[in-house]
Amino acid sequence: MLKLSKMTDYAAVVMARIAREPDSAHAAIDLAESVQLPHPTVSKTLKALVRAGLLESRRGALGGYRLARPASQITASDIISAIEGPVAVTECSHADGDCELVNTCGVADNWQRVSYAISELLGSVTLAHLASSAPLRMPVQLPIQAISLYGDDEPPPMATAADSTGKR
Amino acid sequence: MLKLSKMTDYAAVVMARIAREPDSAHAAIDLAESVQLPHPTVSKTLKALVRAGLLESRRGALGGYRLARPASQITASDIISAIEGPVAVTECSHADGDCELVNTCGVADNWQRVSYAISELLGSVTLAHLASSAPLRMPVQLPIQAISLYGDDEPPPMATAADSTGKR
DNA sequence: TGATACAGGACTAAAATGGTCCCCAATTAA
DNA sequence: TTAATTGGGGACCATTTTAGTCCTGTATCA
Ligand code: FES
Ligand code: FES
Repeated sequence: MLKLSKMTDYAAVVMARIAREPDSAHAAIDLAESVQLPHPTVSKTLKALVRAGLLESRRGALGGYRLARPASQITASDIISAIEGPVAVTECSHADGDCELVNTCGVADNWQRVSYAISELLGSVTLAHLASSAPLRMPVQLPIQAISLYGDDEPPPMATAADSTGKR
Repeated sequence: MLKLSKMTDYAAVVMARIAREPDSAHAAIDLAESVQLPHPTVSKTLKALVRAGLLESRRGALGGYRLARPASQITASDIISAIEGPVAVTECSHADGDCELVNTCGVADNWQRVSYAISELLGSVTLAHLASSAPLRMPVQLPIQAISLYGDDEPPPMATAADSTGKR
């Protein structure tokens, strides 16, 4: 399902909550209640967000959490990364040469591009967008032309069999 | 990491293998070898792909798997869906009203749009693209302008240093 | 000083994932 | 007809991930 974990989901929800009232500090327990989730869980999520630098925290009475920077400068990608690590669609997309199939699959390159495109897409959605109650307006153009792919009318490139003769 | 499961990864690799030689049937065991993966696992993956209608199979001697339709008509989204179910970023993106937080989070709507955008993106990448040894060419424009995201009063994502607005 | 509220991490239970195996059904060749 | 080949469908298990709880410590402020 290509879906993000619940924790990430929570993170988004909580961040949005905070973003809607950015000028006051929010205690974990208050957030938990307003979001209808167990306190410990929310707390855990908040800690992760602090560690990722998306939130600032303050202890003690009057303490709580607040955004580390304006909601318009926090992206969906940031939030996701904070909880589940960098956005990458496949293992090999890591580009860290971990995958041992690199030689046999030949899909890595293109997957990586797709991954990048998604990453860009997520990077173009800000917390301000997410938090806004109004649905995101359209249309818009994403900074994706820089990515890859090609026109839809163009015939498929296909490496063809000629390519399979020599295994790289 | 927003990543797909290994099985999906395998699926893509195997599909690409088949796509490169679309005119002959490929036995599971041969594919397994050429891809350097355990036979049972590959076999399992193939079965799933058949069930999803992306491959056709034939039993008996001379049997094997082949594409159910041209590689240019099979999308990354198809492959992912075949293995992990429909592409959806969050639970609530399902739009099936399962999530109980709908009332408290208010993020659902916009997440859903993001989800849709990703889905479109993946739908625009075909197996032919993936299988091609040459990196996808650029530039291209994805059919994403139709999607959504922000309007005109909102500052373009991070591009500007104008932290300002934040929220209206 | 004492109440508040975050920090960090250990820990558990439950679920998803990856992977194997076995037996059956279909197809073809001898 | 029979034998060999090849996929179909599941059951099954081991391992890892995930979600969630809890406890102990530390900073802040009235
Ligand atoms: S599966 Fe890792 S490089 Fe292709
Ligand atoms: S978390 Fe499900 S609707 Fe927002």
